[in-house]
Amino acid sequence: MAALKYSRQRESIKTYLSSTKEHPTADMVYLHVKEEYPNISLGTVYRNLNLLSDIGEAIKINTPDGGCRFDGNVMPHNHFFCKQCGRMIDLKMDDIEHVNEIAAKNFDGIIESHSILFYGTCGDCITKN
Amino acid sequence: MAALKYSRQRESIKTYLSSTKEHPTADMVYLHVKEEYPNISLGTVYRNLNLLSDIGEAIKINTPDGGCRFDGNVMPHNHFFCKQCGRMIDLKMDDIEHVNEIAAKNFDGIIESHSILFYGTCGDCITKN
DNA sequence: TTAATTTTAGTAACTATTATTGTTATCAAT
DNA sequence: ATTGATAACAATAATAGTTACTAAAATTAA
Repeated sequence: MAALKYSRQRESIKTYLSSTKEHPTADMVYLHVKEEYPNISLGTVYRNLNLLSDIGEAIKINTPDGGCRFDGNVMPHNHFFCKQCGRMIDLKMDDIEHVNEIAAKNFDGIIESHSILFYGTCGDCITKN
Repeated sequence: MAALKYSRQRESIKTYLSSTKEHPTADMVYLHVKEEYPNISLGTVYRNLNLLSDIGEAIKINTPDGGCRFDGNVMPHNHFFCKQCGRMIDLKMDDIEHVNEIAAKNFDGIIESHSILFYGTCGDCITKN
C-alpha cells in the first residue's frame, strides 16, 4: 500500500473541512484553499477530498441534485437538506442504528450500514416566509 | 399548466419500469425501449424518466457512485445497494417513518421526509465468495 | 381535416468528476 | 547536503451523466 506523504495542500483542505459546518462542495473547497495556495488545481482538490473520504478523514455526501458535499466531521451523524435554500445541516439526534436490524430481518444479505438524508424546510426558511 | 399528451415512447418506458425490479439506469431503460422503438433517443428517455418521477409515477434514486436508478414501484419502500455487484434491491421491511420524529426532536425546521439507502453485501455475493 | 400544441429524434452543450502528462516536492539513505 | 525513488503537484484533456435546443412528426381538440 502506497505510503501517504505529507502535502500542504491536503493539510489545508483538511483544516478547512474541520473548520466549517457548511458542508462545502468540491468547488467551494477549491475556492477557499486557493486563497492560501493560489496555484492549486481543482483536480488536486477532488483527488484529496476523495482520498480523505477513502481513509475516513472526511465524509462525502451526495445531494439530491446530483452534486456532492464534504464534511470534516467524521463522527457518525445525520444530515438534513433544506428543499428551499439547499443548505445541508447537521442533525443532533438520537442514534437510529437499529434500523439496520429492521432492514436485515427479511433479507438474506448482510446490512453493514445505511445513509439517510432528511428533507424539509429549515428554520430560517420558515421564518422568512 | 401544459396538458400531457400521450406518447408511445413514454408508455413503453412506463411499462418497462413496471415490469422490472432491476432498478435500471437511464441507459438500461434506453437500451431496452430501443428494442421496441429503435429510433428513440437517450434525451427522450431522460426527459420522460424525470417527467414520470416529477408526476409521481416513478422514483429516482441516486446511487453512491453518482449515477441514478429508476423504479416503477412508487409504493413507499427502501433499497439496499450491494457494494460488490452494484445491484439495487428492494427491501421488504417494517416501516421506519418514526425516524422522522427522532430527527425532529432537537430541530427547529420541518422534517417532511427522508430517504435511506442500506449498504452491504447481497446474498448472491456472499455465496459466491 | 385543420389547427394548435406536445413530443420526438438528433445533436450540441453543459456540469461534475476523473484521468493523464510533464514537473516539482518530499523523504530516506547515503 | 546530495542523491534517487516515489508521491504530489498544476494544468489540461477526457469522460460520464444529464440537460437544452430545434425542426419534424405525432397527438388531440374543434
